[in-house]
Amino acid sequence: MGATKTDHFSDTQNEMAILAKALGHPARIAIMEFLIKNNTCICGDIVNELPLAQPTISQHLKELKNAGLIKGNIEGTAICYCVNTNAVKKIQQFFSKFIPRNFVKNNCC
Amino acid sequence: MGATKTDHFSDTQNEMAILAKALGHPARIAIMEFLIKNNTCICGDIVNELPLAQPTISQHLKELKNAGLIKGNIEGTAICYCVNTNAVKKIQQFFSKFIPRNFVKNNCC
DNA sequence: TCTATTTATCGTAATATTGCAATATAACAA
DNA sequence: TTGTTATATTGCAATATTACGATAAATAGA
Repeated sequence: MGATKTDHFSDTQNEMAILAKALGHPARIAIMEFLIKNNTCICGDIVNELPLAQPTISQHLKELKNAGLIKGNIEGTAICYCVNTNAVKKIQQFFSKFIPRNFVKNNCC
Repeated sequence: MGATKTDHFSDTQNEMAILAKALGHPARIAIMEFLIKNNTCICGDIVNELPLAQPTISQHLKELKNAGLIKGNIEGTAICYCVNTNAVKKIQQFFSKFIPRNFVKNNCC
């Protein structure tokens, strides 16, 4: 117990849950916003921007990378992290279709 | 330590993180999909649909409700849970604007 | 080589999540 | 009132997350 029962759900459900979970922390939302805004992206910049210690941010970056939301490239001393636009598109598409156009609000709520 | 430092982030960042976190579990994605599909919605139906015990689903419903993604109404013996379309719209809007139209992929990744 | 600089990893404490059995609560029906 | 049904709550064990100090690793420059 304590571990998510991923094997009982569909691939899409699991995939979206992984992406949503990765974005389920304000720091990681902030990191994504920062990476998108300042199209270039080195970890140090983010450390100066956010109220968290460097190891904590490094950990958040790792989680975003594991979820596939960002990609990283070694650039000499620094690492260049970039947004994976495909993953963001997946989220956009999923939620744009989440509630069908012909959906009618139920009278019970 | 161990608690999220919400007070250092913007309202929008925290709000989106709460919504994303609530959707960061395949069971809760499945519950939302079920509620949308079968516009009517009683907890028991979901228990039959998902591979989880009744208390576990009750707990997931509570979390979705806390995040504002669903609303609940007492209906005699049963409870009627419905999707909060406004919350879903917030997610849709947030992610539709997440990457600006003029965004150019960086050459470093 | 030595020394900054930058990012990652380790170790650890505090807290949160996941899942379920057992039990409680609430409403209806007989 | 008693039984039945439906959902919630409690309590607990297993696991995951969050955060950071200390330290490691890797590169660049003197």
